[in-house]
Amino acid sequence: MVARRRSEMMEETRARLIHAARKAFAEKGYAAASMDDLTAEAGLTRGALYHHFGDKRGLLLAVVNQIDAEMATRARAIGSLADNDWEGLLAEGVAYIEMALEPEVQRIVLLDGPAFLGDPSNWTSQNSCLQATWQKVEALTAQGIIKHVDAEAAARLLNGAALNAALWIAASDDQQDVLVKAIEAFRCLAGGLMEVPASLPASPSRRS
Amino acid sequence: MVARRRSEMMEETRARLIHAARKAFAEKGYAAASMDDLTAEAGLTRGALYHHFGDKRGLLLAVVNQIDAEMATRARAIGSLADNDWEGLLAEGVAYIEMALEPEVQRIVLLDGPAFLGDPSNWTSQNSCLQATWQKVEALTAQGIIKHVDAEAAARLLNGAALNAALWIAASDDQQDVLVKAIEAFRCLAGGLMEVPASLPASPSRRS
DNA sequence: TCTATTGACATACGCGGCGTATGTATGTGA
DNA sequence: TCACATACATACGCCGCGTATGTCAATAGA
Repeated sequence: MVARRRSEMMEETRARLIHAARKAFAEKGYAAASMDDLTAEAGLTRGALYHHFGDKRGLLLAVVNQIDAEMATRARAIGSLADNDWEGLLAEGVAYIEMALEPEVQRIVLLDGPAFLGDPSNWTSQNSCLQATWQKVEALTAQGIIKHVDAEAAARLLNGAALNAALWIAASDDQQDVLVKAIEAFRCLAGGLMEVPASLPASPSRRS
Repeated sequence: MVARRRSEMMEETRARLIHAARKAFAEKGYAAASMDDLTAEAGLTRGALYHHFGDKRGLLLAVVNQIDAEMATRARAIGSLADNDWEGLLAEGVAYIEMALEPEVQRIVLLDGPAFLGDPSNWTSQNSCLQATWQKVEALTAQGIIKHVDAEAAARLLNGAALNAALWIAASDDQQDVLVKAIEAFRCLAGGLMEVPASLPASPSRRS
C-alpha cells in the first residue's frame, strides 16, 4: 500500500466524482441523472458529493468549469498556430464549432449549463472560452484590423453563432456536409468585423 | 349561462393551461415548476393536463410553439416595415434580440426549450423564427445583395448571435447600454454577409 | 504515546413531484 | 333513453433530492 496524503485522497475523490458526473450528465442530461447512480459509479455515495459540492448544482458548476477550461486551452492552442491574429480568431471559432459537437460539451455546457446555472457570464466569474475570444478581438482592434465595435459584444456574438452552428450540426444527418456550410457562413459573418476602406460603406442602399 | 359547444370548452381549457404554464415556466423555470401548482392556478388539476398534453414535456412543447409563433409574427411584421430586404433582415435580428429580453421568451424558449426538448430544429418540424430569417436570406441571395453562402447556415448563425446577445443583455446591469453595443455588433456581423466588389477579397493578408 | 477534535465520508429519513391507474360526470349518437 | 366516448378529477406508488445523523480515520497537542 502506497502511503498517501489526505489532500491527495480528497483530490482524487473530487476528480472521480466530476468524472462520473461528466459521463452521467452527458449521457442522460443533468435533470435525468441520478446522484445515487452517479456516485455509485464512482464507488462512493451521495454523502461525499454533498460534502464536496454542496448540492447538485454545485456539481454541475464544477463540471462545467472543468470542461470550459479544457475548451479554452484547446482553442487558444489552435488559435496560436495561425499565421496571424485574424486567422487565429477564425480558427478559434471553427474550433469551438467542432468541439461543440462532442456530446459532453454540447449537452453539459451548451444546453444544461445555461438552463440550470443561468447565463454563462455568471459562471465562476468568467467564462474562459469567452475570455479567449474577447482578448483576440481586442488585439485585432488595437491592430486596426477589425472595426471599433465593443470587443465583448463581438466576442459574445461570435461565440453565440458558433454555438448555434454546433447545435445545428449535431442534430443534422450529414454532419460533414453541414459542418462545411457552417464554417463557411461563420467565416463570412466574422468577416463583417473587418475594417474596410472608408470609401465602402458598411451598409448598402441607404435611403435619401 | 351561455350555452357553449364542447370544443369551445376544450379550447379554453387548453388555453388556460398553456397560459398558466407560460407564467409558471417563465417565473420558476421548467424544472422547478410544479404541475400541481400550475394546474391549480388555472383552476384545474393534473388530470386535465395529462389528458391534453400527455406529459410535462408535451406541455412545454405546446408553450414553446405558441411563443415561437408569436415571435415570428412580430418579427415578420417589423421586418416588413423596413425600406428594403437588407434592412428588413437587420430589423428582424434586432427584433429577436429585443424580444429575447422578455423573461418568457428567454427562460422558456432560449434556455429550457433546448435543454428539455433538444435542438430547436426538431421542435414541431420547424421553428417559425428560423424560417422567417431563412426566407429573408434566400430572398437577399437571389437579389445578389448577399454572398452565396448556405441560406440555412446564415440564418442559424444570425439567430444564434442574436440569441446570445439577448442572454448577455438580460444578465447585465445596464441593459440599455449593452443593448446598443449588441445591436451595433450584430449589424456589423451581419454586414459580413453582404456582397462586396470582387476586387476586395473577403480575407486580408493571405500568406504567400 | 495517548487523547481530543476535526474532517471525510456513509447511512437514514422525510418531503415533494411526476406518472399512471382508476373513478365520475357530462355530452353525443342510435 | 340507453350505450358509449370523452373530459376531466382523485388516489396511489415510485423515485430523487436534500438534510440530519452516525462512524471512522487522520492530525494536533500534551
